[in-house]
Amino acid sequence: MTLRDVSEASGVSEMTVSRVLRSRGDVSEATRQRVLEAARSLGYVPNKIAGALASQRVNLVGVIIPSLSNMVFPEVMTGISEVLEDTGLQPVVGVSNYHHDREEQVIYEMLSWRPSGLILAGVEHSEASRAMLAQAGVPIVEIMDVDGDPVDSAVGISHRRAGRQMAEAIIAAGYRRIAFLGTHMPTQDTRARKRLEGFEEALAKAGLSLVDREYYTGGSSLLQGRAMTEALLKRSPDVDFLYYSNDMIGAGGLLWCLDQGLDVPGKIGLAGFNGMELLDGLPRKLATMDACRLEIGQQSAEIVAGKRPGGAGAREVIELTPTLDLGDTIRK
Amino acid sequence: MTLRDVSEASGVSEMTVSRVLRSRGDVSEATRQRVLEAARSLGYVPNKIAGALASQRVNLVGVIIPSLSNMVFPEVMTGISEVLEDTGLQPVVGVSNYHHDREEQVIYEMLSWRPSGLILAGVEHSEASRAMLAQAGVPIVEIMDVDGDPVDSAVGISHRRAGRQMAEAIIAAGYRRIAFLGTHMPTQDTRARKRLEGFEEALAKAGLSLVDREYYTGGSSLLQGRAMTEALLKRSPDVDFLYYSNDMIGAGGLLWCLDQGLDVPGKIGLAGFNGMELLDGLPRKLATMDACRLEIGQQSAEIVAGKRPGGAGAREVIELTPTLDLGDTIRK
DNA sequence: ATGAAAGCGCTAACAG
DNA sequence: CTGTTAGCGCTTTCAT
Repeated sequence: MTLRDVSEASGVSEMTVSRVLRSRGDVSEATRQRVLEAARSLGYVPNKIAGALASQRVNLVGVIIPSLSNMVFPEVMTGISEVLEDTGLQPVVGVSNYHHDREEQVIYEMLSWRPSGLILAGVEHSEASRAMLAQAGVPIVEIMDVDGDPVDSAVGISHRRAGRQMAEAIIAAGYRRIAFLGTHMPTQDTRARKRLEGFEEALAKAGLSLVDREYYTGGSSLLQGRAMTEALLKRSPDVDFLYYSNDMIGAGGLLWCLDQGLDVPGKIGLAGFNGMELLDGLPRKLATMDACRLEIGQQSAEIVAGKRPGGAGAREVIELTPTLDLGDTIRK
Repeated sequence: MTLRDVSEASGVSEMTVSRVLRSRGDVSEATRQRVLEAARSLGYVPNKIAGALASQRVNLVGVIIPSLSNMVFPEVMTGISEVLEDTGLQPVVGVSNYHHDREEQVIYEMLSWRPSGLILAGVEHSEASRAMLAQAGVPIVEIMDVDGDPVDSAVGISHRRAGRQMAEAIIAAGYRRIAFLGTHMPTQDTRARKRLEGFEEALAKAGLSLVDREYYTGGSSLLQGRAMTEALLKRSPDVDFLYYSNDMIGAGGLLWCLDQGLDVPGKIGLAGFNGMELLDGLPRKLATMDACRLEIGQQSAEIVAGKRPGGAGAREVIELTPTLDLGDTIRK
């Protein structure tokens, strides 16, 4: 089923059919109807591959994220879709599973479809990836994180600063024996690592250091959070604050503490990261810091779509400011 | 940057370059290296648009789901990716937001890229969608639900049967004054509706009917579940069982009941749907029914990839059997 | 307002 | 093992 079939069925040249189907140029209403009717009755679906090859234009924007199960990314996607909606551009999702090698493959795969732009999480990529991105000739937007050296544009928060800020709030609230619980992903989950770095930096400035730490691998879950918290508190019962690398394990830890009848936030405080509204209905609200996910999605899409003040192709690095929420788990 | 550039840089014909880059046919190791080197140093990324047009082959599989934030779908995606991994096929995600109109657009958009197959949630689609799917000439797999009339293949569970089975378990446990709490999506969330239909059918068979019901619109969350539960129990304090259309609002309801000090599952029982392991660390385990999400993803991908016994293009309808888990919220 | 010709960058099919 | 020749189905550009 090709344009030619529609052309024959409607008795008009392929060119005119093409014009009707793309609503380009002047076509008399009569032929327009005739063509539309023919296309509809044949069930014609245009071949974008041929169209893209001929026009050298592809209405796709690649979006590369580490994981779909992280909850963080769906919200970013929402922001992206929202903005792309009325630009004629379509997002296409790729998943890297937190692996730079995998990410490199996905970037290669995506660029081979010659998209109109690429949005990808993080500013750390393999050498080869950076080279491809730099060569791509389309807008590249690195999102989530601005602590680094973006290839082109970037929209995100400073995770180092976020970690620092949380540490300052915790210290200000009077906690002193602070422990960390989080992902064990030395290179992959760089953003969690940067938060921890900023956190420890601020502790050091106050003459403190982490009293204990507990790492895990694999997905985050309430159960994981409970288990880690139990392990850590058994080992270091005198800890007075638990800083988690994300809200999910933080919430698990919170539930465990409440089960144990611990005095939260009096004797022990807790904090996570992300501002996952999903967890809002729990018995207590976990202290957290929102990562501006929706806004990151929106602004990155605007850059790709050339909707920003500077116009298309203008390089931009946008640092957003996360909001700290003390919830019910840090003394006020 | 085209094949031609690599051809010139390496002094070999375009055809040979093409062969090297696709590892097709015999090429001497010497030229192979020369070509690879040239391609690498130029930073050449093949143009799949041209390749696909020439070869009439596209290694993409469209996956159309209602929402990314539903938690249910990431797990399906995991199953799909897992299986497609070593087939050379790549999933491409599209989101319909539970709207048939939007779904129709996404189907059209996807088919216009001539993918190797399509996997989509549900068996209810617009007339135009069904027509396009029927015409597509590639494997189409409708997933999640088998209560209906699939266009081609299907993999899922019977939601009607699932609802029935849950009702039977609840009745068997001795609950009699049963209420329903769930999404108000008359046409869109058909699967929730079918579960409710099956549920009421089984109640009727036992001479019972729903004592009350509470609907909501918008996303599912713990907070939503709490609010609905409070509203319903204020209105009908004598209810002894709460059947929720999904685990998220069910968990919210459970937390509310526990806060109120209600005797769960003695005086009042609760059940949800989905088997969301995410919620596993809550104080009590909600009764639920797992929807075989991972397996649905895997099997649908196998069909698209032509990996099933019947070989490629064989139509199949696979009904999986969900597992009932009474958790801690149905008396035993 | 409509049509004809010439590719877009690659690969299938065949020759050597 | 390597090269040549034709397209793939559409859009661009230029006529008419």
